[in-house]
Order: sequence, then C-alpha cells, then structure tokens
Amino acid sequence: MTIEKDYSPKLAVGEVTVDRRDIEMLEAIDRCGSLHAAATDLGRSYARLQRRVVELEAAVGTLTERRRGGSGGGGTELTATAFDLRRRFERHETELEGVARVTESVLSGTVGERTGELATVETAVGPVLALVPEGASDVEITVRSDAVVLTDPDETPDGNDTSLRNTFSGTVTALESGEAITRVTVALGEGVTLEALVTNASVDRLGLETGRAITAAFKATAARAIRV
Amino acid sequence: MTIEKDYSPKLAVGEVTVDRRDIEMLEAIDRCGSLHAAATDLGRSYARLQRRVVELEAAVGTLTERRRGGSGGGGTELTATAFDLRRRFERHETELEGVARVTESVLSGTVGERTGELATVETAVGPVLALVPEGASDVEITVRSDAVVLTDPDETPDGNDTSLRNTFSGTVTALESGEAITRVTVALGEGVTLEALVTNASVDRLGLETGRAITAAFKATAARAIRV
DNA sequence: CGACGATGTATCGTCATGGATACCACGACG
DNA sequence: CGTCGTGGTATCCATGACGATACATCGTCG
Repeated sequence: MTIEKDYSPKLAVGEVTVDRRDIEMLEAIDRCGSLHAAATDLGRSYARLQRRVVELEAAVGTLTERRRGGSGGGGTELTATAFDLRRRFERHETELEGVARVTESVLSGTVGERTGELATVETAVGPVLALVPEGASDVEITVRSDAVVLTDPDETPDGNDTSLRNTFSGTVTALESGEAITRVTVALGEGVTLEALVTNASVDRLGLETGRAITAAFKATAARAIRV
Repeated sequence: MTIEKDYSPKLAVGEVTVDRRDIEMLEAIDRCGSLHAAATDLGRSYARLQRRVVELEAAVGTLTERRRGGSGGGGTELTATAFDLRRRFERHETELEGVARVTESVLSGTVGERTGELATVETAVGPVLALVPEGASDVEITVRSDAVVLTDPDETPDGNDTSLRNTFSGTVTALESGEAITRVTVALGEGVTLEALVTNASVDRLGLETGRAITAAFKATAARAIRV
C-alpha cells in the first residue's frame, strides 16, 4: 500500500480562512466578468458565490468591483487586492506542493545540547544540528532532498565559512535522472543515506557517479526533528 | 489585516485520506487503551470512532488489536503499523509547518531558456535557475529563507564546485535575532532582497552585521516559480 | 419608459457528517 | 452462571454546507 503526502493550502485572515475553492472562485470571476457567469462556469450557485464574496471582503478588504445596471446589466471585476491574494495563495500552494513532491531523508538520534529551538542530535553518523521540539529526547530528523547541497570533497576546506552547519562525507550509491533533475542517494555509513535533488548540470560539474566520494551538507534551519 | 499561511496535512492511502483527526484518534486509543475510553476522552462518539478505525484498516492494514471480553472487558492496542503511520504523518506535518512558519523571498522575472521543469528566469538581479511550471512566461520565484546559504565572499571561489546553482553578492541590511536563530535580510540591489534563516553561530562565524558584504546562494531545486 | 442582465436577498430541500441512543456479542472472573 | 466493561452494529436526529428557486433592485440602452 503506497502512502502519498497530501495537503490543502489555506490562508488565515482573521476569522475566515481562504482555501483553494475561494481562489478558484476569484479566478472564475476574473475569467467570466460576472458572478452569474462565474457561478454557472463553476457549476455552483450564484447565491453562495455572492455571499462568499461578501464574507471574504469583510475579512480581507475589497476584492471586487461589482456594478449592476448599465449595458450588459453590470458585471464584476477583481481589484488589485484580489490578484495579490491569489498570487499569495499560489506561492503558498507551490511551496507546499514542493514539500509533498520532494523525498525526504530520515535521521534518528537522541537530543544532546540545546539552545532555544535548536539542538544537537547524536545520530549514527555523528552530531546533527536541527530544529527540535521542546522537551524531546528521542527524535527523527527529516531533511528535504531539495535542501541537501553536494560539494566536491577535494574543494571543500575543512572550516568553510558558510551557514551550512551540517556536513557529511559519503559515497554516491544511486542516481535517478530526469529531464533536468537528478535524485542522488548518498550513503553516509552505518546504513544511513541522504537524498539530494540536484540539477543535471551539477551532476556533470561534480562528476557524480556511483562510488564517487562526495560531501553532503544541509542547513540546521532546514532540518526538523519530531519526537518519536 | 495580517494574512497567515495555514495548511492541513493529509496522507492519501488509496481511497481514504488520513488527516490530523485520525492521528489524534490513534493517539487517544494508545493513551486510553480502549475505543470507549478514547471516545469519551476526545468528546467523540464511540460508534464513529469504531467505524473510522475499520475504514482506516481497510486501506492501511491492521492498525489495532481489539479484544473483547476478559478481565476489564477487553481493550484495544495499536500495532507497529499504527505507530509507523503516526510517525509518518508527523514528519509530513512538521515539514508543512516549516513552510508555514518560514518567511519567503520573492523574485519576479521572465522565463528564458528551459530544459524540462527547470528554466532560467531573468530577474532584476540577474538570471535565476528555478523550477518553472509548464508554459509560463512571466513568473514570481519564491525562495524559502531556510534554503538560503550565506558564505563569506572572500572565501568563495568563483567557480565553486557545489550544487548551489544560484549565487548572488549582496549586503546585509537587517538582522533579527532569536534565541538560537537569526533572520538575515540581504539586499541584492535593484530593490531586491533575500531573507536567510541562519543559526546565531553562523552569524558570529561569518561576522554578519549591517553593511557587511555577503554571498547568498540557493539551489535551483529549492526555487519554485508561479505564473503571474 | 420598458426590457434586459446583472447584483442582492430570503427561503426551501438535499446531502453528508457526526453525535446520541439502544441493543447484541464476547469472555474472564467472582 | 450471572456480572461487567469492552467491541460491534443499526437507527435516529441535529447541524452545516450548498444548490435551487423565487423575487426585488439597479441602471443603461433601445
């Protein structure tokens, strides 16, 4: 049985929450030019659409200019606020989609020294600096594959001045190439692997191939732990 | 009116989708030792809980061992599958929470050369390699602040052999420090800024302060564009 | 000045979700 | 062998979301 990560993006504005359906409604209004046309286009009822627009505007501000009478009987157009809301929602949705589509690596360990929300976690492959929930002791750290940076071990100075706080030496064990992107599996030893999503250009530049020694790094702020 | 990013994590398993409420149900069963006790503890009805457990098990597999009769009248315990499902859900939830809590930077531009899902986007501060949806031309790129890596410009060789495909020179314009983490704002010029979430230790190591010249980098696979 | 097509608004019926209740089956233990 | 607290199942009802319908309002244009 395959389990797939799913999600539903929302924007919370005071009491109301804007969901995908609301955004689709705004898009239909923009596309059709009137609430009536948008309602029929979406297969929804005019009454609900109208009430929802009023609800949203009470929370977010003016989203539409609704005119009645006149040639064509009137119509409704979106305001800049509405377009802004839509862009904001789509950015949020895209980020969430990224989380759902990207693979993650899991590192198990126990929490050591802590400062604020950051803590050192002792794992099989050494200490990892990660965001750890309050009061946790045994944890699993998840690292998104699009947050893992690969570097040539020969070119990496030991005390490199970057904000990448977690670096590991490993060996490439698998490459899965797409049209522009390759998923690289790096074995860190002790049976622990880290996946990295890199461009095919990076694969060439770094000379990535099975067996190649490589350095994998990720930021502490991109590593999140859960209690286990 | 402040807009907050929200979300609801789900796991899709065939026809059924597991949501936060299901996980809370499993946790209550584990905590209370029986469906009846879990139902009263959650303020829900026994009947619904029981039916939901059956529904979930039809999709996911055996989640509980339910015994009736005996001393105490029986009881229900979770299986390893249930604990595994819970951990999986919580990892997913934590990743999504990361998206919602972290700030993002936005870069506007137009799409240039494309290979597969990757494309070069011309922005005010130069070309950016990002994941771009099919057929888009004018886009906004979002970059999560926990995906931005800061490096010392003096120590960064021009053709560094990393999988960080987007690097920019900039100046630190703001620092907002928490207990362990600092949000750094980097001005790239042309009014474009990039935010980076780094540990306080990195702030010290890199000598970050307002006015400091710095190099900001992020992976192409961590930059996602939306049509605009 | 009436027609038209849009915006507003109220009301009703339908459907899904979920609690409330009742009743049966089960099995160790006193 | 009855009691007790569990699991298992069916039925009823409240609630909310939403479509369907009906009707009033508005303002330009023929």
